[in-house]
Amino acid sequence: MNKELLHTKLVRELIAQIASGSFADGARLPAERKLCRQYNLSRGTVRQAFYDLEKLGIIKIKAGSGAYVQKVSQKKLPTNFLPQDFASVSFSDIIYARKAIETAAITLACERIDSQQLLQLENLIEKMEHSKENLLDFFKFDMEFHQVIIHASGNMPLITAFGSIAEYHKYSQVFSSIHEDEVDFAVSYHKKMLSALRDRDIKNAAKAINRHLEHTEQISKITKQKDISA
Amino acid sequence: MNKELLHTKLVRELIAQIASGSFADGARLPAERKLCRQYNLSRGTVRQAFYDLEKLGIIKIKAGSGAYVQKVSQKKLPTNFLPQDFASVSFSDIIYARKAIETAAITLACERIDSQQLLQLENLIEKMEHSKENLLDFFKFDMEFHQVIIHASGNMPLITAFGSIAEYHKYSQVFSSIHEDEVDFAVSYHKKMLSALRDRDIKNAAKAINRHLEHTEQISKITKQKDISA
DNA sequence: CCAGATTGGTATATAAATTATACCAATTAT
DNA sequence: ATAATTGGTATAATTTATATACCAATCTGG
Repeated sequence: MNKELLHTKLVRELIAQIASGSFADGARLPAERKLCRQYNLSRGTVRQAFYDLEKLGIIKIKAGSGAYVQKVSQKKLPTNFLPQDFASVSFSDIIYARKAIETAAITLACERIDSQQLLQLENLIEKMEHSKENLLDFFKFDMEFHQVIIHASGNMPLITAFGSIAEYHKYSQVFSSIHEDEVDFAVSYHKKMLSALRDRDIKNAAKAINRHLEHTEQISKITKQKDISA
Repeated sequence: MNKELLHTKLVRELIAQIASGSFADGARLPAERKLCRQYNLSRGTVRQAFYDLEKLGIIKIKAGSGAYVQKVSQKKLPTNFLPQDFASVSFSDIIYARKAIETAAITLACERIDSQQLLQLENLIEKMEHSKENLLDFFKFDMEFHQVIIHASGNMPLITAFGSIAEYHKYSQVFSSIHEDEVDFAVSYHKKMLSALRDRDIKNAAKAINRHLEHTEQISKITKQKDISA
């Protein structure tokens, strides 16, 4: 039984946030003292996490100024900072699992989603449309959209299951470049999901989320081929 | 960010094992020193876990002899020893999520399962047939069966997702009595799953696992009605 | 440009959790 | 009956994490 060191947890959390677009390359992380309040940790622990992140080459600390994100993508991270068995996980595996869980979730969400959550989805689509140039933001809003749907299902085991998969998904972003082509298609799929949820139309909601995920997988394959041929 | 105390982790682990049938009422838990080796913990930590379990009324410690399992079912456990948000989880929620994940998993398993895993399933069915009188054992073999299928899918995110749900499932056993009626039906469903996996027959494999889970849910509803009317 | 606020760097005392040993008394096994 | 095993107890050392305090570099607003 391994002790989960707090600063290691924080390292993982921050890597996930960086990978999922909360902080772009060159951006400054929140100040140490701010993270202390945010995560209820002492400063020593936060500093230990920062030290690890700098050793990993993920941030560069400047005294008196702050901690700045370096390029994270394509870095090889030690396994103890990665989700379990991350090496053996392909992007297709993640999409396959997401399809299973999210289809089940959106089916329930069609019956249970409330007007406030529908509004959230609407706002997120708007934000996505305004983030076509900032793909990191776009990705972040996309994930939030899916999180809202999962939570609207009201099914705790599904929520937990999705959480564990989202962990893999976030980290996979660290290793794959962002795909510009995805944006317009993705927005249209999300609009379809939203209107299907409004209409309580299970079939179309499921269809939309599956197509969206399949499209995401296709794009990633194309991107990888580019990487290989380059 | 909360520190996960090691002895609390062990308490959870042991409750899950008891609930999922590894130790029956009256059975003796492994000796403290044995658990130390098994989980790589110091004796002080194991003893702390034992102390918590005794306070919870789950075990009774006899000096010089051992720790003996008391009746666990229907006990109300403090939330810090339960999976996250366990209170808001119904058995139906768990079954719904399991259907989503296990259907996806058995579909992959039909293509990927190897002869050794098929043999494991065969042996587990045999064990189930010999455990009709010992429902705790039966439940344990049932879960092992499903674990083999999930692992045969070779999809790590699905494996992880199932793990998080299994946690809920194990604990739900603590609160519901075991259902004798389930046994014969369950065996037949598992046989159908095995033969479908052998034939690489995705449709029938999926059908069998869904019917099995639906049946499990039905039984639990009946059991609860009995509880209410009693 | 300057003054005050903010930021990372450093040191230290403290508390909590965990490990590692050792020995005892009760129970169990041979 | 004797040896092995088991839980009970005590203690010292180590590892983690918290809580403060103060410094120097940097940033910010007037």
